[in-house]
Amino acid sequence: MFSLFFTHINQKVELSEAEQQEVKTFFAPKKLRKRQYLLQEGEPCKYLALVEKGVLRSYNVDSKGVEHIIHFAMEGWWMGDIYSFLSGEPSGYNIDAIEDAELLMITLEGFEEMMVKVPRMERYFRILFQNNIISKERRLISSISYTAEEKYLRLVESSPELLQRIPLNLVASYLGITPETLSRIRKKLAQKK
Amino acid sequence: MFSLFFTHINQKVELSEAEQQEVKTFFAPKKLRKRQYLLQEGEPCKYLALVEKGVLRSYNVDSKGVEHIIHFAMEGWWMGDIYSFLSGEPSGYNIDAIEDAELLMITLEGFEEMMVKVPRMERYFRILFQNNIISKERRLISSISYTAEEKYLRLVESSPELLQRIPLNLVASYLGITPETLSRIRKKLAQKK
DNA sequence: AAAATGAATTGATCTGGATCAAGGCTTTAT
DNA sequence: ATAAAGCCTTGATCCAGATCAATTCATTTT
Repeated sequence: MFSLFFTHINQKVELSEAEQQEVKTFFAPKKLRKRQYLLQEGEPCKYLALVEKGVLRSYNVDSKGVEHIIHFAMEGWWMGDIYSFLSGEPSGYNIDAIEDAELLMITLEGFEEMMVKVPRMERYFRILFQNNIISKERRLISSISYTAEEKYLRLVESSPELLQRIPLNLVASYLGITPETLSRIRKKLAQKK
Repeated sequence: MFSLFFTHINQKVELSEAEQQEVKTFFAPKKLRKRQYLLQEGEPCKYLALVEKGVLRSYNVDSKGVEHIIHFAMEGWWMGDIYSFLSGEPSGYNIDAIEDAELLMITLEGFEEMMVKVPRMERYFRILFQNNIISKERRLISSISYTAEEKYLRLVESSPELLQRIPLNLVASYLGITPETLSRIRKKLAQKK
């Protein structure tokens, strides 16, 4: 169960066997069926989850009822609403499974205790958060500076794995464009080649 | 010089007098005149800077020559291109002063040494990065889900300080809209009242 | 196996915000 | 003090991408 978990963590920090045993105690496994919610808007986000298997998405729903995907998470990625998780405030997001999924989850109490008991995990999360900032910044620039076609091409470039596994209407939502526009862009690019 | 600095840090973690002395040794002060660059596109970002006084902005320039503001930093805020800072790769950003500014700067070597020597600073940055993720996520949602008017209203709500100090053409760039559109939005809102 | 639901495509039309252009007002530089 | 540059506003026009609508082809569900 924890094999992918530690593979992932050891890419950023090295944990001793004892530390790994300690860390394990903070996490609980959970399975999610496709379409099942992990979090619904209005609830506080009680867990951060690492995806061991499957794909999740988080999204919000705007005043017109349109869904906007904030984030995907596949194997080795974390999922959760950090703001709600840390503050305890109700989340504005929904999180659900796009494919059947297996997760390892930690609560805020567990998270904070782990930071103190295993300082290497504090380092792990500092580094994880650094990388998260970098990728959010990229996406923001994409969203502000580029045309729909450029946004799509940047995604193809940066995350080809996603395009293999995720339906195009969800990719469109993630890019902040409509499925129709994405379809037309792909058609145009296919013809060009 | 370090008064604002420690006020800011002590809001997130508490440092002993000895730790404060230690931390000070990693930072160098720097003054910037209005319009002066801290970083130009193509250079690696050698420093993270905490703003003691004044206002900075970071921005990129798209293929049509249009500037897009990524981030503002006023007193107590950090500025830098984290990606370039950590990786050593050339930055795609420019950073300059909107007002005369005073900074405290740290290099990557200093940063990493400080993380080891003063573990409370590792905690400080983990928390800082957490908060940064939250605000970037908000901005991303704004950018993807909202109309120009809604984006402006959310900024008025969340960062009124910025609107007091920053010219409207730069605010427009930060919001990802044109100065003309912002001007029309403000006119409309003023009439409504 | 039939029916229902969901994903993707294509066409026709519409619109929010961009672009282009010009004028006034306020800093900054000489 | 005068010129130049930057900032903000207002008007006229344009366009990338949204919206609306219909069809086809999976994939579930019953």
